Amino acid sequence: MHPNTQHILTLAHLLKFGKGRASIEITTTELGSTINRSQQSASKYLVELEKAGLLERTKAGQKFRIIITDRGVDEVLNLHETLKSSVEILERSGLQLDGKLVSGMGEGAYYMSLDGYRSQFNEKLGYEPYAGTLNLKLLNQSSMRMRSMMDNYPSIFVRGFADSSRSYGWVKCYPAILNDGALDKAAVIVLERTHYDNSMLEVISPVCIKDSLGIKNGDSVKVFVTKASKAPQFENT
Amino acid sequence: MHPNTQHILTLAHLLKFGKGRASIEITTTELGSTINRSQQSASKYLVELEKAGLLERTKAGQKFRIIITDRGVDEVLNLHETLKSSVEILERSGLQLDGKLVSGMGEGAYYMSLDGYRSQFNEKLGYEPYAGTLNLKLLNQSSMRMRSMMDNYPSIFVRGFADSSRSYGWVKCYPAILNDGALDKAAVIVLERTHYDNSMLEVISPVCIKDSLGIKNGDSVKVFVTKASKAPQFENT
DNA sequence: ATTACTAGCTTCCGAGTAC
DNA sequence: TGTACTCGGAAGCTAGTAA
Repeated sequence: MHPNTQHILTLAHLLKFGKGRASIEITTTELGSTINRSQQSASKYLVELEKAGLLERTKAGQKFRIIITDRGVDEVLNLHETLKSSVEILERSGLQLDGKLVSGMGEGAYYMSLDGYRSQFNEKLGYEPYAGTLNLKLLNQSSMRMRSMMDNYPSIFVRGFADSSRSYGWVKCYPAILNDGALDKAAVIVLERTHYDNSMLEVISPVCIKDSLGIKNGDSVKVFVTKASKAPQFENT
Repeated sequence: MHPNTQHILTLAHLLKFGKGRASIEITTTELGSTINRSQQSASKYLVELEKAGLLERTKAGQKFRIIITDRGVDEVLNLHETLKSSVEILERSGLQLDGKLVSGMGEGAYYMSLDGYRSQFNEKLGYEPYAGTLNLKLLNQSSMRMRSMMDNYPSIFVRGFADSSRSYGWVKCYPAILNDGALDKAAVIVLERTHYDNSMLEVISPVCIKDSLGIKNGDSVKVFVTKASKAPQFENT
């Protein structure tokens, strides 16, 4: 009997449930509901996984204590690798996000006007942003996931700075085109000092985006984040 | 008809095959062999995926041209997320590698003796390495995968430096224990200037590891890489 | 050459139930 | 409570083959 993808996925769920590969305690009923199957099917899976040498079980009273073997771990890593490479291909071809125009706080405009930022924008993006940012509310789950993927995406890094009264955080810029090329000089910005909200997106451009695209509050905007051509400013560790 | 895991995996393979979500050209025979199914099953999958709205097809002569929809992409990302969180749990509990002692080149000993490195080891690891490194040949696929995972693992970063004649690259250190705690003060090191070989591992320790463990060439050694307590030296971008 | 239908066999699934 | 067997129906797979 050969384990199939469902079996490996079950192993993955077991890992998550037991927070590791050792001493997982779970009833077949619980397992069944986490993998969306009946108690009977869960039981069968465990028997088959054990036969295939992907996990070991020892009786602990009425229940079982499960340990996932090296080979079991390997199967999970294998499956993950397959999906990872697919996701990397998606990332490589750019991220697409759909958002709805909402009225901004007006903060953005103030920050963008500071000399400490303006000079860096000029140098690194090749333009000075229009004094005002576009605020988008992301429309679907896919867009929010793309937003999360941006964190591990190459960006153009604008350093923070300080004046006599206070300091200002960094800004990461992700070059983007809007509405299928209707506006091709724009950038999604992520500010260090913004409370984390995965459902919002802030966009800058050398022109007034609203006027340029002819849009008003509530209209939807398509954002395509392209791969930043500049190398990252810092190394990973 | 509800798509199951095999369907989503098929989408993942399509993404990889077409190097993106757009304009994938693949015959059902090719698809069948990449997903280890018959031509007929591959055909059925495509029909079902189209019905489920996860991809679209347009006739291009005799073949089809496939485009994966937003919903299709989302399903792949979803499945990836599940496995990613499992793999992260594995990482969190430490990486275990099995290797066989092989005779080193003797290079390691020379580098470790350089003052530019020694002072940093002292400061960051809390000890000076013994003048000689342990070279291990990894024994199985699982270990090599763990080796790959180390690249995204927190490390203690030892900067490179230059003297009058040449420059020396950085060294990443991953605290580790050997043979289930028989030696608990050790570190796997990864050198910037080593040609990339995923099947080898280099280990340092304040004592002579060979003597301390009582091992000789060909003996196997178990390495458990623990989570580095120090924060990374640089930020990501 | 393609895709995809049908037939028939095999696996999977869950309700009932034994232990 | 637990686990896991049997068994009937549903779904999956492939060879053959039509288009």
